[in-house]
Amino acid sequence: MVTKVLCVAEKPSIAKAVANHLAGGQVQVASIQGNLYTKNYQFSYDFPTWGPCSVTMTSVAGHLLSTEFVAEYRRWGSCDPSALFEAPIETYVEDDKKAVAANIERQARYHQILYIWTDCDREGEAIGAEIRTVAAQGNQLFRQPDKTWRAHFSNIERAHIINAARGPVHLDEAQVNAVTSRIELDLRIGACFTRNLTNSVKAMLQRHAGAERTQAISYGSCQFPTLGFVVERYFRVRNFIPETFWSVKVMHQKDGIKVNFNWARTHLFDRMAVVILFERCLTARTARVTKVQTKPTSKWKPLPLTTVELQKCGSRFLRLDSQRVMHVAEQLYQKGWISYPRTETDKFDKGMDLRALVQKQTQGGAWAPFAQNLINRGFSQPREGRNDDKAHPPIHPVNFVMPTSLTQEEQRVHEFVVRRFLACCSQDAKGSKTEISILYGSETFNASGLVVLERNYLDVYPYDKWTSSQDLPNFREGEVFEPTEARMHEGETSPPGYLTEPELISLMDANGIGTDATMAEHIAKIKTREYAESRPRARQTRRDNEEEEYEPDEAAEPDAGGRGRARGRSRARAARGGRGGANGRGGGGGATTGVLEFIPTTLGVALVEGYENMGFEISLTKPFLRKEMELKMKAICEGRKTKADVVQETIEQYRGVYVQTQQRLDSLRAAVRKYVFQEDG
DNA sequence: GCAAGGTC
Repeated sequence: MVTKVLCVAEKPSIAKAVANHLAGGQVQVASIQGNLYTKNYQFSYDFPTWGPCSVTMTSVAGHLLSTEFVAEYRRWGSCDPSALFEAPIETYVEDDKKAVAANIERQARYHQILYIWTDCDREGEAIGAEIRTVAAQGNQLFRQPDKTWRAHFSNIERAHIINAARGPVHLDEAQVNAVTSRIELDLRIGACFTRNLTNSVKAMLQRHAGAERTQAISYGSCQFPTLGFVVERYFRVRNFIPETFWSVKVMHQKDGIKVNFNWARTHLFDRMAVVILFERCLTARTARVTKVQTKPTSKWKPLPLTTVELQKCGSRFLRLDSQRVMHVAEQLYQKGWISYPRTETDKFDKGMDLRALVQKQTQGGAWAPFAQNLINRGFSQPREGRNDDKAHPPIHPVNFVMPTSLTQEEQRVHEFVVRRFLACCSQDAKGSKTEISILYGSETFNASGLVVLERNYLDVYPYDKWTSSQDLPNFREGEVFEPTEARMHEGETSPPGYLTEPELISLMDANGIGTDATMAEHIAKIKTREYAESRPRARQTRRDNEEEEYEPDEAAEPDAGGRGRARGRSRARAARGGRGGANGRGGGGGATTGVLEFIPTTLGVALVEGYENMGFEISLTKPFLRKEMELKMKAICEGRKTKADVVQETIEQYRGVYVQTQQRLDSLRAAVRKYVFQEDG
């Protein structure tokens, strides 16, 4: 008698792909009752471990079980919020998951082996355990430890999947425990602090505004640090004090070309020092060329596309906020045009046939000739980033679709994904860079020029800019000349801008706030909770000596006109919120760049400052607590801690914080009065 | 009416 194996994937797409690979064409598909997306695939397969088997492959759609407080604690008034630290909780199947759970429960009765094919990450491991729980409800057999197995795979290439099918392993209970700990802690802490915060502040707001605030004032380990980033930058902008600086500017005209030399010291904040150095230049009268160097340079093609990068690029180049980009990408994925859009991986698996994917893009679209050229001769293996989530490849096009059959927004996101992928498979751009240094008095000044020789990937990836500068005249080392113009320049540092969406995403990513799948939701949440607002950033013109920034082509957009305030900061400096750059004068125009910037509401500011002023050692509005949780989960995974340890010690920690927030509630109330009610003192 | 994490 053949063994019957029930395979369950984390999502329908994986079930379909795996079934097709294993079945080799001989597969029967059946719909399940009550769910449009989940299918059961039937086929035969000879697993080395179990011999010839009759296989049913199906899927869930993410987590199958939900966790909640038992009924008596669900009503807000039913208990003191702090009771939620220890209130009993239960796991159950949510209504919209019932059909999928019933399918697994029923199928379990007819099978002897449960083979889990969820993503190979922590959440996938936990989802696998949930599937096992539900299967065991249908068939007691699955309470036995050796009846449930798990496939290990990191992509859905045929050979890889077939290889995975040969080596089933056990579920990693440590990873499962790490996730169930997180779920329990997020629930208890989130619910407790949210109810308490709402009780403490809502009545105050209503008394003042007279209006009903129907919304809770929520606390969450991701949403609060997200708000914290926005507020921190807001204060840095508001508290910014401009500083005057001085510099020396040197221009020399030769062969009809004006060359601006940049002072090696950039600028100094001491006027007298600059006066002295400037006078030495004038006294010297002539400058001597100390270096003329021309060397090849290149601009690297981009890394394979991750979710975080897609969201950042969406904000910068496509004028779509992160939630919108993800929604559109999700649709493109479901229609089968692009690969799974939630991935942290920025390197392609060696075994992937990338040329075949490029080939598909030769069928049409503006990029078709470029793709054809890659096939003919230009193909180059993509660069490899350092991230691999072991669950999904970088985002890439999987099939050709005529752009005209897509909606406007889909076209923009799809075009970006295709162009990014083709850029990854191209050669770096090549150029020649000339650097000239002069010694003028005691000071060194530099000028550089770039000639782009081969555009390569740039031809398909207009989101990157790399253009030849004006040709430099010929200088020779040792040459002496009297500069055409030398003058002292006075400037002022300018404040950093408000936090933009790409910057916020970078900060969340760097600090482990949220995951690729949830970051956009956390950003949306601080908006719906009315903690922050976003608006398109006013357009600002670029400062002369601004380093290269990679901006979308804005040529088609109306110019702000005039001498708008210098953009004044490189992206990197802006992210650090460091000292601003040189500042010209004049206001920004009315036009916008489209990139969203975030400004906290008065409530958002009050919440952050109110909690900050409570003076806890570890701040609720900074990312450290979330980082700590991440470390604790890791400790569980590595067997250094148990779930019970982690849950207990974390709850004790927050219980302490809770008691203190109660004692120092005045701080929060004062902040609300100060910012929301705009009262003095 | 609460969280964050999956996913359709």
